Amino acid sequence: MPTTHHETDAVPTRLAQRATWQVSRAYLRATGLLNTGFEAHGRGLRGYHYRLLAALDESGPLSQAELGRRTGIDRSDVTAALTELESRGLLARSVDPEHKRRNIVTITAEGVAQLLELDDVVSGIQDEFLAPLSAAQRRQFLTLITRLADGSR
Amino acid sequence: MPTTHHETDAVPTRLAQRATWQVSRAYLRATGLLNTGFEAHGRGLRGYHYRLLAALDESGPLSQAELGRRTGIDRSDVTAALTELESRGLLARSVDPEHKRRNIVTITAEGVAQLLELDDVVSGIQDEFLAPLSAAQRRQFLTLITRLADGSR
DNA sequence: GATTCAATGTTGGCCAGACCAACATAACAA
DNA sequence: TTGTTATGTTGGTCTGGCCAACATTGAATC
Repeated sequence: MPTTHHETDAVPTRLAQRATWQVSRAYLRATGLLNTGFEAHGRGLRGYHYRLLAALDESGPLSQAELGRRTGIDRSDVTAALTELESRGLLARSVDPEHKRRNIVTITAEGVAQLLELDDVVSGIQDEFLAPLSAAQRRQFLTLITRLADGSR
Repeated sequence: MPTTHHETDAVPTRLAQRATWQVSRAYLRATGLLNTGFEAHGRGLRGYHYRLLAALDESGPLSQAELGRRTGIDRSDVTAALTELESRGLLARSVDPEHKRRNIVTITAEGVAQLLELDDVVSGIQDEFLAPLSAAQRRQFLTLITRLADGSR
């Protein structure tokens, strides 16, 4: 709504036709929705935290490095996000006895509960984000965008 | 022996199925390609600069505020980017005589030449980005992603 | 066994891109 | 006139991703 009326024809066609331009706008809209959603119902947690909790819930205890690999988060950012989550009691870190340089990260019951809450938020945001598309189009889109994200050639 | 499963199943399905997650990954890949492309052949210019030059070339002289609206760039960022472009002689700013608070921005011949160079770079990147898709799929994708970017409901 | 090599967690920084708040000025509306 | 809106500018903030360096540890190589 912060847009003006006859802006649609004002966007340079050179940009409007570029897939990367539209992807970046879509990304912007998606993160905007996610940010406001997390802000309203996320108790101050953000994308990073959700990803980490989801990985832990699905795969069981993992090392920090493994967590980073699975969620696409850099090791250094994993450290910071985990510290935040740990301070909230949503997960626990313990040294791997057979691998003393490694931390084993385990999600707690509170963490699971929090994750389920966030799941609802994120699901709702998917619906909002995909609202312009029909169910068939959504499936189509997910297939295409995944291939593009992978970059598999 | 560190479990040598195939790591393809390592990404949490909770994330893999979310459109916003794949959009964000695709955006990451796109900006990565754009960054390396601009770094190699962009003479230090970036996305902001390309957008502004493209808008000027297509629409003729514009005010800074109009430029911002058409390219989706905030007024303050427009100012900074224009200063950079002006210092390179790619455009000129002049005060609108009938509207002294307004600057009229005009692209120069050098600006057009530079834009054409960048056009090639950006076009090449589109091909690279869209490589995983067939021609028909690319058209399909552009339609869908544009609708999602617009958020028109 | 000793010596390289790779992996891990942590700290501290950087960057792009998008935003926002405030301000002075100018144009316009009432 | 006064009040409101638009413009350009400055100077920030925030998020997400990234990188470099370091100490430590396990593994590999000789």
